[in-house]
Amino acid sequence: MADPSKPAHAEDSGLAVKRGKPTLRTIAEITGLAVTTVSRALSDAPQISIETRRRVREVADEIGYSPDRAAQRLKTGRTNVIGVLLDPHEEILGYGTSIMSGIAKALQGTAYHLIVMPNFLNSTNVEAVNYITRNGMADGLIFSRTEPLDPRVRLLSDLGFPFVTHGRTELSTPHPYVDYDNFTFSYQATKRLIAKGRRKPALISGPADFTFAGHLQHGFMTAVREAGCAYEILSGIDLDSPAGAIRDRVRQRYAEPDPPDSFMCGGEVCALATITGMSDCGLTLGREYDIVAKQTSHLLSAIQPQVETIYEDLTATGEDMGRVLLQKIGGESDVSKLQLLLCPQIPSSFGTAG
Amino acid sequence: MADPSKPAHAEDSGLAVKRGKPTLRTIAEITGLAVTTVSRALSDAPQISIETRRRVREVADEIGYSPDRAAQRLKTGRTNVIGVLLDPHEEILGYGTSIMSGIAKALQGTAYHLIVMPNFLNSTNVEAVNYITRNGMADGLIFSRTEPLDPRVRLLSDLGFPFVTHGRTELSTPHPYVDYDNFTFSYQATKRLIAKGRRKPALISGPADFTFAGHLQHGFMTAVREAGCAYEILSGIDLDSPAGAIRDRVRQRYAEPDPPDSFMCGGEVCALATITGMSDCGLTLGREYDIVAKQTSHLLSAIQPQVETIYEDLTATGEDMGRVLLQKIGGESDVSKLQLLLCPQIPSSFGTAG
DNA sequence: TGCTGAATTTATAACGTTTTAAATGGCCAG
DNA sequence: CTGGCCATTTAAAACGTTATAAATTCAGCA
Repeated sequence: MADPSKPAHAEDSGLAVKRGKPTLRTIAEITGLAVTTVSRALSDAPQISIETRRRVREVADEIGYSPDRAAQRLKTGRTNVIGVLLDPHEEILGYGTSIMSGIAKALQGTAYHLIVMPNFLNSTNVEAVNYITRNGMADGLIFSRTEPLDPRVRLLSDLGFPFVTHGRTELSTPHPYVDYDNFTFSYQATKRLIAKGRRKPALISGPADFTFAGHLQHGFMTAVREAGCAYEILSGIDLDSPAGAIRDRVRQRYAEPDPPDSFMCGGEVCALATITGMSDCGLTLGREYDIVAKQTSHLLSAIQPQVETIYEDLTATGEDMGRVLLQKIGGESDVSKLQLLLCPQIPSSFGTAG
Repeated sequence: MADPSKPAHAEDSGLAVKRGKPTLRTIAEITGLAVTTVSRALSDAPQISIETRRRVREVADEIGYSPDRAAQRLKTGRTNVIGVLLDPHEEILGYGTSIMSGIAKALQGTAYHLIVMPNFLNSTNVEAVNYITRNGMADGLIFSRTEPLDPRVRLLSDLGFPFVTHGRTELSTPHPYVDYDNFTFSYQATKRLIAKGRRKPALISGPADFTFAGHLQHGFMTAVREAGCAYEILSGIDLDSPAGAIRDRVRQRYAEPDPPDSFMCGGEVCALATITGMSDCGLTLGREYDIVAKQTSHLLSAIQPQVETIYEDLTATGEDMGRVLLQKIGGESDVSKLQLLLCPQIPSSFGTAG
């Protein structure tokens, strides 16, 4: 079958398959086809006959061919890489790892790889984004800790570079996002505290910079207003504060008059720190006060079953973000299809009857 | 200065810099040099005159040139990528994120990028390693959860593929690793319990598969033997068990005769779960029993100051692993220079006098 | 037979870099 | 002025892939 008149590279053609990783040329030599044909066949181009496609695929599988990503990337300009901006703040309770697991799951079976761009290389996150886009280091970007007027979102939107955020913005140009409905979570959680008979819930919210802090606050306020009860938004700390700081602040607050009788905590660490602070003051969870918290691992409910929790599945979130980004890269232009608001799973024990 | 007699590519030479990312050719056109010369100059080859090198670097900086990684990779075969095998078990308390932050810090300023290879794509970790090496997806690999006869280490050693493990093996061929001295940690921690007057410490160890579990156990046993006191290694659970399981097991153990009076916990979650279990039995930390634990975040000591903790800095570990791997890739062949055993920082309050 | 067009395959060039080998030019000894 | 040597620069090829345009085959039909 093979044409022996071809002089080119005939040196080692006796060995059918050269030493080393098989390439398109290896397959071409085996099948007697041209490299171009093999390339086409493997990408299932309609111009190649069915029979040829089948045979090429067969040989490729047999010799364990897999395309050279560097060459593809050089030729096509596509990197087949999804970048994740990793924030140092995300170290606690596996936020980053869960999200990445999810993204990886979504990327499984595609040609895409996940690469981590820790943002502390560049002093600001915007610089990191700039660097990545200018140097064509990825085909798409995923990041979190979204701000209402997030400059990264602005930049990427302007450039038309595909991305998905974890969290929404308040920018006028819509963009792909996946977000947890923190309003509903906060609203339901606060209502739950009130349903338990508490009359002055306190909110420990996210850092003011981030969009989700506003949502938490909004849900909280809606619930307390509906009930017409007192409330407090704990100042000086937020969900990013170290546990020790939260604990101290809670203790300090109880030394002052008219303290809250319950807490809405946006995170597990926050809840644990709050409990410790209250315990320092001799107060017992479930008796003198209550807590409802959001949980992203299963730690809190195992350690402190007294805390009512609502679970946010970050791995699922990552998976959604991966899927959405792939759709975006794939050319989906209807942005509304690329915006996901995940509903909190309210436990059935949460009666909504006030 | 520029020679106008050169006809090649003169078509758009009026625009000095073509649209798009600058390449070596862009610099060549600007300086009037050949592409080869520019390439050489940028890599500081001694055969290029100092003056030329300076000028080329200057122009490169000015137009913001950065080499195309895909092209470099295709040509040289080097990927400039470090892969990290991420384990789903590592979700808790930011293990993965901390390590990655550290690695990224070590890679900062080098040509290397960090790419995450979640192992759940391939059913086993060995398959993932196989895939990565066979397809030349990285120049080096980092992974953790090392087993005494780790098959990944075997495979990579055989292939001569650069890697660093977090944790040691018991294989005869030495390999680069970074490890925490869990023996010393466990030994000192257990001695501390005994110094506090406890007479039956219990160990909650790592999963038996992993090398570090043996180290923990060895340190523990050495301390109890020296003191000649009773001891117990809690069966049925380990550091990977969910908090709820640890809590249940502890509670159950206290329903049986002759329970331990103190705990050596290898992790924060474990310590918290143990405290909850004991509390269920009406026992108070610091009064009826004591705990010493290893801490990798600062959560535990903030939440439960009664627990004496020894801190393990995972970010520093990651940084070390990154550095070691770079040395290995750089050709360092003296393996002993690539093996780091990090010493636990024993708090000064830990008197060693029994 | 010879022409047309469809179906299938192919040669060639290109992506941006590095490597190998060769060219250029200056300088000095003979 | 020839030849040789050094320092410096250069042309050409290659890495493995895909895009463009061209070639080949073959059937149908005048």
